[in-house]
Amino acid sequence: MNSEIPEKLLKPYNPVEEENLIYKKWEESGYFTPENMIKDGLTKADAEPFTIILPPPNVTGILHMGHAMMLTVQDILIRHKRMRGFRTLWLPGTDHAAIATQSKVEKEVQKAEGKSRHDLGREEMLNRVNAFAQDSHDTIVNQMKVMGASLDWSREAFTLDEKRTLAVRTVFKKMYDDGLIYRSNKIINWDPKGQTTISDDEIVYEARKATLYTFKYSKGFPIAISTTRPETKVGDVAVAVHPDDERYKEYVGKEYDVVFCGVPIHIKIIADEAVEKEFGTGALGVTPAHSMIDWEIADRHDLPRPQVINEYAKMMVGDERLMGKKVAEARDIIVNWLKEEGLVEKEEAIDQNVATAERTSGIIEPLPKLQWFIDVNKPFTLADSNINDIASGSQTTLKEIMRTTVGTGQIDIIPDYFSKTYFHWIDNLRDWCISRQIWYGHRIPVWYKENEIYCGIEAPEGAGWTQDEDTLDTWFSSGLWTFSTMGWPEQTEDLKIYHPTSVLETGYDILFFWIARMILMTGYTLGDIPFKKVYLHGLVRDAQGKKMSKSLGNAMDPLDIAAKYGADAGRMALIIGTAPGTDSKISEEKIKGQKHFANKIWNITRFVLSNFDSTSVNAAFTPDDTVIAAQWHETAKKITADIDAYRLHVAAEDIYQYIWTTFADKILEESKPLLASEDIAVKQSRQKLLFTILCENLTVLHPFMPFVTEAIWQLLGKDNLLMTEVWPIN
RNA sequence: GCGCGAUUAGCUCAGUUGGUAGAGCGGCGCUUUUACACAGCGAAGGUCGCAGGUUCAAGUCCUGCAUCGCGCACCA
Repeated sequence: MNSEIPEKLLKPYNPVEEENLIYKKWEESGYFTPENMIKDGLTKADAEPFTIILPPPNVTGILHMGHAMMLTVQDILIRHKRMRGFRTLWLPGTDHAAIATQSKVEKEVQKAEGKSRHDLGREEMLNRVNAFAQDSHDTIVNQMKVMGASLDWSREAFTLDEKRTLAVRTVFKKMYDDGLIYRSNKIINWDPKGQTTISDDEIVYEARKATLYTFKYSKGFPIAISTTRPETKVGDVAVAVHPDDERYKEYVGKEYDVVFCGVPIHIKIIADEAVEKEFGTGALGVTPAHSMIDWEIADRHDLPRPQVINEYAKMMVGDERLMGKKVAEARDIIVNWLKEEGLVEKEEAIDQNVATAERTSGIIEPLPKLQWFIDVNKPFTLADSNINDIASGSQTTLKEIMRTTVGTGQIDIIPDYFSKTYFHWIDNLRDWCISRQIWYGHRIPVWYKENEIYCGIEAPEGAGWTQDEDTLDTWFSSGLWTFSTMGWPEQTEDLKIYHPTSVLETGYDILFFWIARMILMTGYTLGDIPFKKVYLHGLVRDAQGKKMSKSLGNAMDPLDIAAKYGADAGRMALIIGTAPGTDSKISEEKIKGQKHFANKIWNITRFVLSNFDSTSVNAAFTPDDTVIAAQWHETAKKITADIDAYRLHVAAEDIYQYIWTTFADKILEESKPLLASEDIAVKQSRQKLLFTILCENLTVLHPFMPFVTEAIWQLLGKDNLLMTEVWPIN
């Protein structure tokens, strides 16, 4: 008697029909929550934990293929470990993404209603942003489910919810009390378009053509200087030359009063090592208020720092020619004036990198402002340390924590060459400016009253206190993510069991933004590492290798892919042929190929079932079949080892190859005569072999293609979920 | 300027510790044989960027070069 073939199996596999139902089934089982696995005896109570915290997607809209990549890689790791018997937690959440979200809503409001955020006011603007964030959140959660992500939704967190706010304020206060957070009036990166400061890492350099002008401030001035920004020269206080420069030695120490395009300026000639003799005339007009390097020179020489450009990138000095003009206009005006005066000596076209803001593309205007910073070099005492080479109670710095945890191998980055990039970044790291002049985000927990300052978790008692208007850089709260999600500062069970987490999986593009900040924050707050391993995936590009973007019209929506080919196909296509840390290209053709693969397994199942007799389960394997079973186990072992070593692309290809080339093309074909054999022993052995290999193939493929494998598993009449089936290799 | 990565079949890319090259897609020919045409079978297609070196043996290690891409710094 052959088994009855389920009706569904007689038709080609239809992913759309299956996937939603299967996800619901998983979700209703409760087994995304590790405690439920333990309760039902599917995971041992003392099993080793395996934890991944989901990099929280920004609530700025919808997920893209990069997110699909992240979800796929993590879900593979998670499902594999769950089946291997680990106490497996994958914790979901979303990120408020401060500037990104607010500027998105601001644009929408501006477009739809012609109103700015100031027209709406802080409260109304925040209502709008929150509503948008909620919408985004719902869309994103739905997308993650469509992708098959086996996330523990009972633990979902948001970077701006109540618990995370407590964590943020607690850390801020601790750092403030330790003197690591300070407020200072110094030069920062100002984004005139976004009307906020940004950190060094939020700057994107764009190559542009510029004109380098060489001129003297006035007729009688002894030294010519070169600049691409003549309009800033009204803020000059010095001309710096290299100490060894013979050409200018005689002038060092002298001071001059000149009137530059109507603005009186006082110039001192100074010698400083930072000046390159070879560049331009070898003399640098020092504008302390509007250039990072000049600010530092001013520090060394105790120079004044007059601000001449305001927050709107407009001139704030001069007569009617300059006052109130945009910097670009002012530049033309000054160049014309220089020419009229006959002061220009040279004009040359050069390539220049212009600093722009990542989110708004506005041109950055360095200017001095009273802001909050984290000191990355200041020594402090780390009371309790689990960090290798930093003893409890010893002095350390945030930079040292970041360097040591990776340097000692306590945190392992895959691929390892990214460690070099990481160290290089740390070496160049300056204090982190954490305050932002936007409304959406964690408000700085500092209150002022006349000359008093109060930093606390709650507002101070008494009347007359006003809270700092600014909010925190979104990466401040993201930095706490591995432990804030687990309920810190409360000493929760979750923290004891699941922290430090096992793997942090994300794109290499946020190595500095996020990974480094998590290491910094966790090291400082818990004296521990946030994760043991960092797995970096590459960027997903289109078939031509272009970055996917809405404006280019080449963006793929994971939802569309799932609707057209099935989420399984999309997942598999993202993994195969993609080495960690390397950008990959994805095309519909590639995804289509994987849809065919899902159908192939479906058809294999039809064949196996139609030739299966349940009495064969007790049959003994013939010597031939024993060999085939053993060969499969060798393959399964290799696949397991590859997953353990994070070579997911190799593992995916191997299981694909085995199922199609070995199992279907070879073993199944060779089985046809054997299944028709008169020899019952041979026939039954083969029936059992095919059924066994099919089941184990499904198990091993499940982390990669969870839906089709689970769908088939249910058709095989199994009484458990494939999701909780035990992995065939130990 | 400092650093990193890439260069393998027409296209997109794999290739863990060095042992005489692989996949997907595309193209070609044949096959409608009852698991599957979302298929099967077969053939074609590569001096693994270039030049040296180490080794019995190198796509895999070392040196140099070229081209492309990226990061950081500079950007007066």
